[in-house]
Amino acid sequence: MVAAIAGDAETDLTLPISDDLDDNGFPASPPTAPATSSFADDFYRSGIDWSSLQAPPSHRRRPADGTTEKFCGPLVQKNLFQAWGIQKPPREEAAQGVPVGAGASSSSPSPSVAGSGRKRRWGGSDENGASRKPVACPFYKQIPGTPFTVDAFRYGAVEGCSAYFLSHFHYDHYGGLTKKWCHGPIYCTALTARLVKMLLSIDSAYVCPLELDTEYVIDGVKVTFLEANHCPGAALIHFRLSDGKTYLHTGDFRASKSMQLHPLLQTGRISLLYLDTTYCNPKYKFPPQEDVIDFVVRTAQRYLKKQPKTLIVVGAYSIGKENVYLAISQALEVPIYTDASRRRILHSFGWPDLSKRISSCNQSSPLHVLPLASLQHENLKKYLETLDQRFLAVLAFRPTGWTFSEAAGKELDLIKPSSRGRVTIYGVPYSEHSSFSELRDFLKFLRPQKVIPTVNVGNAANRDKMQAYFREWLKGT
DNA sequence: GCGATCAGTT
DNA sequence: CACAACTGATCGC
Repeated sequence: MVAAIAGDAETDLTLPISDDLDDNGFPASPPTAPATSSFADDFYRSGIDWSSLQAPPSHRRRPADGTTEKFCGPLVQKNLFQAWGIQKPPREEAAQGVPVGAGASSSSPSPSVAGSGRKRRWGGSDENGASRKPVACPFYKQIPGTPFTVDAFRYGAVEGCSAYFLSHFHYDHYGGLTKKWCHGPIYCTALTARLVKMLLSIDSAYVCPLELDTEYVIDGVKVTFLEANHCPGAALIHFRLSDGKTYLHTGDFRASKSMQLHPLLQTGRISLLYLDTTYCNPKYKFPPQEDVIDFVVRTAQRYLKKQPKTLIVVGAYSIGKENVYLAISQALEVPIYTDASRRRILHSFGWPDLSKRISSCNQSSPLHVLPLASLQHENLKKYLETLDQRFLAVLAFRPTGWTFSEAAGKELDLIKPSSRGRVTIYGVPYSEHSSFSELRDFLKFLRPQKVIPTVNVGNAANRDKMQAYFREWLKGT
């Protein structure tokens, strides 16, 4: 049924219901039938040529062995664009060493192509006995018609990539970045840039911070970061190519009405949308963040009234969810205690309203921020004991993206905490990704010509399902 | 020791 | 149980 929505009626059988995807998530065997327009087929077809989609800039250095450019063939973009049904290919390669508009060009090192002699070829092509096959950069992390990748640091030097974008500082996006990084400039927001330097020890010469809502020209492409409403420093990335095509990469984001007001999303048409599809399933419903924050604050106040010596704990990953504990801090007029490493991170944001509330004394504040993983009954009980009678009970909140109970998505007051002795833990549906309906509203507003999901793409059935939703939402476009 | 990859955790 | 986002163990060099 999914395939039918996806396009031509006769395509169903030709779908490689591929359980055997290759390293890139492409079906491993070629389709046996003529062209179709199913999403899985699109994946397959684009997988054929994507590696050579962008000829590397001519000035790129090559290994000294004089190897000829293996992938500088014709502009395969052409095939690609046709495969995706996006009109015509750009007339010519726009990838030249145009300096960054912000004047950061001088500090941008030119990428040093993997010349270490290590094999780093495209995953599928394993010449003789490649026991260790390197994983190729999946096509959905590469931006066609540009020498750009987004959140692609775990693939070594990506062929043809001269600028690596990092949408935000979460592990599953920066993974692969180490202090040995030498493959090219990393473009990200200033806040993310600080974290990259501070926590990953990346050579500053490679880190290129860009301001939000400011247009830069990078390798001939106009690039603008927009607020993503995800975690601190997270950006949507808007690309405007010289041929007029505009692409939007959402990184991770939570779509909202106010996001729709951005001038870059109000005018023109997005040809390609790289979409954070984390919760692209109708089972994912959750309230606005403000409602959840309101609930958390009210609950904290209620517990404190009953037991003034209650310790409020909020769980968090490295970055994200700050507004939950900031709101408690403001409402209760108490500082925020957290350990030294998180304090360092939070201060690096450069947010005065947050910084001024951070305390390094665990006894002086009834509001503590702990790693999400540590919010377990046993753990919190022990934690309470270490605080030596200063507190007599723990009220903990774990802000999770997904909601198991239908109730929590609809009516916050129906949320039942888990209590053991003096420890109470609430799971609250505070999400920094879009809900299903938010994704739907965003797509109906944006009406992109093509959507590439970037999350949950590992399985073909899932991809087709998501594509079916997109078709439905964009019907009549 | 370092990084890449896998397994495990909430 | 789910999910994102880790965290730790193991392997190879």
